[in-house]
Amino acid sequence: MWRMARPRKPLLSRDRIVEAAGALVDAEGLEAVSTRRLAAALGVSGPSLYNHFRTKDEILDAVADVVSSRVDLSMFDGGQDWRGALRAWAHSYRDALADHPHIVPLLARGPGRRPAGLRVADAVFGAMTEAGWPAAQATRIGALMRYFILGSAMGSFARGFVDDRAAYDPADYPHLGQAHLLAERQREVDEGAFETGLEALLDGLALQYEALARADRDD
Amino acid sequence: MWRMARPRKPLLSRDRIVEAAGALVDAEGLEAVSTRRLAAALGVSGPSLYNHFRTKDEILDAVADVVSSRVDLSMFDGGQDWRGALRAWAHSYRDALADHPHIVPLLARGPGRRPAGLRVADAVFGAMTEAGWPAAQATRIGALMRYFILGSAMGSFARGFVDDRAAYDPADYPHLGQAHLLAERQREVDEGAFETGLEALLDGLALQYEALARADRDD
DNA sequence: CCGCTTTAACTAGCGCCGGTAGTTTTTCGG
DNA sequence: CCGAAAAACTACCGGCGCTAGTTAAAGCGG
Repeated sequence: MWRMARPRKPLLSRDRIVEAAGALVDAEGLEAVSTRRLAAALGVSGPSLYNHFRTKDEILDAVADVVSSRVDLSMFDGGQDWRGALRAWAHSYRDALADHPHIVPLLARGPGRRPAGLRVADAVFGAMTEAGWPAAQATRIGALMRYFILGSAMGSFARGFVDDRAAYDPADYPHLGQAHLLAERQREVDEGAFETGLEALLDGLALQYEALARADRDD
Repeated sequence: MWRMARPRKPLLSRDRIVEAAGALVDAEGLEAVSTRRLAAALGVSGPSLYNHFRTKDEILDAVADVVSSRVDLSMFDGGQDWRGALRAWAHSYRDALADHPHIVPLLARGPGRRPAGLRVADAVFGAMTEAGWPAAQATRIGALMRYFILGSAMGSFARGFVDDRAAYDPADYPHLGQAHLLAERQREVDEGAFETGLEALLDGLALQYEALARADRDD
């Protein structure tokens, strides 16, 4: 064995790195990803990654964008009413995030220059204006739906409680008698809250839409 | 000068550490907080912090709990209808987070054992059941409001866009022609989206509440 | 097909990180 | 009044993101 220099066939590629990083994030969480560990998983020495990405953050950004690219946008292609499209999109978005929960904090920083993230924003805005919403409201709808979806993906409500009866003394928290049970029923609680919230949002927006239509007609 | 040992008056206390950590987080962000920098700000050597907290995470948890403790809960004390109380609480919560945006990702991990976070969950759940919501729905309301508020505090929609016309090629994103303007109007956009979303949520929940009341009456 | 530039791997190492061990001196409880 | 606990310290560990500099293969213009 002698000194390793440039190999005949490249050992790494941006895609291979992003894929391995995504697997590592899914398996062990964001904090578990270090350049050395990632490089080891790829059978390579740490600094080699920097021939393909400028920083570790760029790698994680690329991982986040892959998740964004998994969000289905076909419901905005036309035909479907805005409400149904929004509902279907929200579900698709949430499902994509639920598959990779550890990456959500990164997505929450905004689309920035990540192309898939931007494509999502573009599609929602386009569909809402198409459906008759004024531009300002279309922007708000895109934003508020994102708030709700990201919030539900990141801040799992039930996961935030500890499965330990002693943690919730009824003297301190008179209404949390059953809170320790939440830990067991995470998914059920979070999905129920998501559904309830989503339908409430859509109902509320529909009221606003009708009010807008009335105002238009009365002009 | 000789060796420094235990001082006559303690240099540190949990409160002083939490206060300094909070100031550092607000001024420079979560990543800027290291035990060494925090200790330096307190005029002390790094490991001294570990006489008062077991880990750095415990310090940051305490900072997060201070923010939670700033959330006004008085609107749940009684008298106010559930909708108005929920609205006032949401505003108070969001304002508290907006004052300390860098700590939000930590809050998103849930109340855990942080007492102030638990007090919030307890108050909301109690007020909703008091107002007549069934326990399951009260839980969901607490969760979904939290989703929306945390999402809006963390994932500032407008901040996610870059103030750079060239970043949003109309060929790639046909509807994002004005997107670079969002960066300038951050606060306006985010506050508008929050208001619109909050009212939509409350309207939607009110519809559900009426349906519940009708079902009860018809029993 | 030569020769130059670029590329993609490497090793060495810098400064910082969270945290531990062990020392010293002071405070405080019995 | 003495022994234990507390609160500061110094020294250090392994790991981190990343840079510098080296080497050899790849790719390309003439």
